[in-house]
Amino acid sequence: MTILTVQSSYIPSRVPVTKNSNFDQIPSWVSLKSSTSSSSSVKIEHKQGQVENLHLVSLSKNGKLNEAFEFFQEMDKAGVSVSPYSYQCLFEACRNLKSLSHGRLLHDRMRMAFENPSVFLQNCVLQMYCECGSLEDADKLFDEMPELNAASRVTMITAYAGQGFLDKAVGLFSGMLASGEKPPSSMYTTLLKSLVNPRSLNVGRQIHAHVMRTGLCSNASIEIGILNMYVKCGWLVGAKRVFDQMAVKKPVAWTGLMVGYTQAGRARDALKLFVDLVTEGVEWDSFVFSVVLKACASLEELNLGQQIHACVAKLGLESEVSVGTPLVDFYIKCSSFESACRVFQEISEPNDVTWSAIISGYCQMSQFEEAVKTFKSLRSKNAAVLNSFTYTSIFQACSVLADCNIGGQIHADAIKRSLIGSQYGESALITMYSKCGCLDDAHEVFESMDNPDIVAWTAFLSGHAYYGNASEALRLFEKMVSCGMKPNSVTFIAVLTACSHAGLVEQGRHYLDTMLRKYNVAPTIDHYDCMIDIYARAGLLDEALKFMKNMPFQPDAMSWKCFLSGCWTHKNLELGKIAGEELRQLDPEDTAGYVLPFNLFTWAGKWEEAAEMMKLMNERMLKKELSCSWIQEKGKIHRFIVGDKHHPQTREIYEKLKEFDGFMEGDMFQCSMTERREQLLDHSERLAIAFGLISVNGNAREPIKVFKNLRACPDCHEFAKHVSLVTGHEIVIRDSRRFHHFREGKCSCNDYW
DNA sequence: AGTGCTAGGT
Repeated sequence: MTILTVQSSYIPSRVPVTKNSNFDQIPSWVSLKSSTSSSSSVKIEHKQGQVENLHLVSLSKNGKLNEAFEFFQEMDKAGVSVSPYSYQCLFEACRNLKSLSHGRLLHDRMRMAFENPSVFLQNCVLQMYCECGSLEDADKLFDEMPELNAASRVTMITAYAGQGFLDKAVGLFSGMLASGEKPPSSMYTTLLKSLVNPRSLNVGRQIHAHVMRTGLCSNASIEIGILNMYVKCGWLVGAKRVFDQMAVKKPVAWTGLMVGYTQAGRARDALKLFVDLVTEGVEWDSFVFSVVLKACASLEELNLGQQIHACVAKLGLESEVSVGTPLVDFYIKCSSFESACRVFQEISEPNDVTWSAIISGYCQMSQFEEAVKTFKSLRSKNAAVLNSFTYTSIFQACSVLADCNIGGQIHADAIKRSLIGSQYGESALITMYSKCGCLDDAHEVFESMDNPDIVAWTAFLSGHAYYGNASEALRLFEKMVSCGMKPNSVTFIAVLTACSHAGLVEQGRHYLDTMLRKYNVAPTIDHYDCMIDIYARAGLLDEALKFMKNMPFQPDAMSWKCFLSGCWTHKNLELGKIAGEELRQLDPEDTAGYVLPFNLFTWAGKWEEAAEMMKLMNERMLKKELSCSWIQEKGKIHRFIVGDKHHPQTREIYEKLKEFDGFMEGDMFQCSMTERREQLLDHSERLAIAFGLISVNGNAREPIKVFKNLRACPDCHEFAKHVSLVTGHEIVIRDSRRFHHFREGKCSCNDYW
């Protein structure tokens, strides 16, 4: 009957072996390799082609492109022709799998097979090219096609608009109108959806005008399309006008405009609109809830949000993920983490957005370890709810925890799962590696970016700033500018920080003075504070004071804190006293206002005044932060405080420290206080360094990386230099402000910090 | 049609 036979020699090679049910599996025994005579095949050609084509269609629909192509070839060899419908399905498969190479091959075959393919089939090819991202191919075909219909134009216009080639899209569109062809209404909505930024406003208004002329504005979806277009193009006045003129205001219209206000930072206006919506008795839907809650969140309007929560509860929508998730986020933004957790419990099926809100909530609460813990447990139980947002938050958590061990693993995991958010995720990675002391890795991430945005540049620049690589940071800044990037306020903070860490007073002043004129970024008090810091660190205290008096802002707590810091570094008691008073007045909670004057008084031997500072602190229930250092070994973190004897290897650690006894003698020589002399020997950073020396076990290639919560103490800084010299080990200490990289008795900070 | 994320000093 048929030439189709089961052949044992035909072993399916590309059918994947899966453990799951194989209900979608395609039988691979359909073969054209036949031992029967070819004469018989001619007789039943018609019937035979049907079956083969059916198989080809089935393979295409299941996305088995390689097998389909193999089968295609066999059909070819057997002289069985491929039907137009098969071509259509094959093109669809190429489109879905984004396989341009297969698509091109197929297109060539199609040209050979049919002299005059139908417009319909040509449109399939066109669509395939567009969706595979090759507008060039699509363009070429479009020009070659002898006959075009509305669908061909719609395809091209959609593709042009989608890729941002507005001129071309609009050109085709007007050509379509000019030729008298009536575009389908979906054409309008498609085109409107592609207008997503202020640059497209002009085109959008033209379309709007055209819609008005042709009376299409009565079409509800076009009308809402215009409203949303104005929102995206940032013209809220226009959006409001469209809204006001609507005969029937559906919830979509309300939410559209409310989203516009919220995104523009006009949450109050969004809430006003919401009140109107309530008074007009418009029915709410889950979208209304999410926008209102977002507006409440940005204003931290706990009260109103709680009322909305009550409505949600009344309507029994708490378990609904689309309502519960914005509610969770609202409570998190209002710092009511407990309420957020309660709401979260009620959601019956939390999705990835819900989880990302929870994890970013932990980060906002500075519960970074909890964030990582939650991430890990999700990762093992239900990895499907992890998305690029969550990974971005986790990178942030790892950067704060300075844990590049787990951070690196999660980075690798994110690569495997393609879940590194472009720009956001990458910038977070740059910061993570920079703050973990892996500038090389940060560099690699930066280099790998297609289009580093200003955030990425700033993150990388800050990375260099932490290391005291001022020249590299400034070089990067200039390079960034020459690449056409526009620096912003944060960028200048990074630039000024770089100058500060390297003592580049003149340079710092130069950037502060030119940022407005040359880069059109208005300096804020934060920038002035950076400059005070630069002066104060450099010991130019009089300059700093003069600068503070003349700057266009009232000095804030930070201004005085920077100044006070410099007073301590450069041992100026008189100015330090003044600065301390100012700081205590502006921010009585800041311990620096007591601790630094205390240090100064003790240094000057003014014990009574020093005691007074301690008394003040105690009265105000303030506690000096305990100094603590930590180091990672084989993924485990070892923490130390002053004089710590809790570590299981305590004995070895102190033995190790004894090896540097000679150095300590010299150390004591520099010390003025008996009490401090005793403490110096077991400062937390020394314990960590000693532990590091024990655990690296002679492997000098990896630097010993120690992290500290406060600023490095000068004596320990000397100690680290000494250790790096005698042992040949590189030592990195990241204190609360920056990195110190010790090599052969020298520190990267050049003793300036 | 909506909700979730990135760069900063002391």
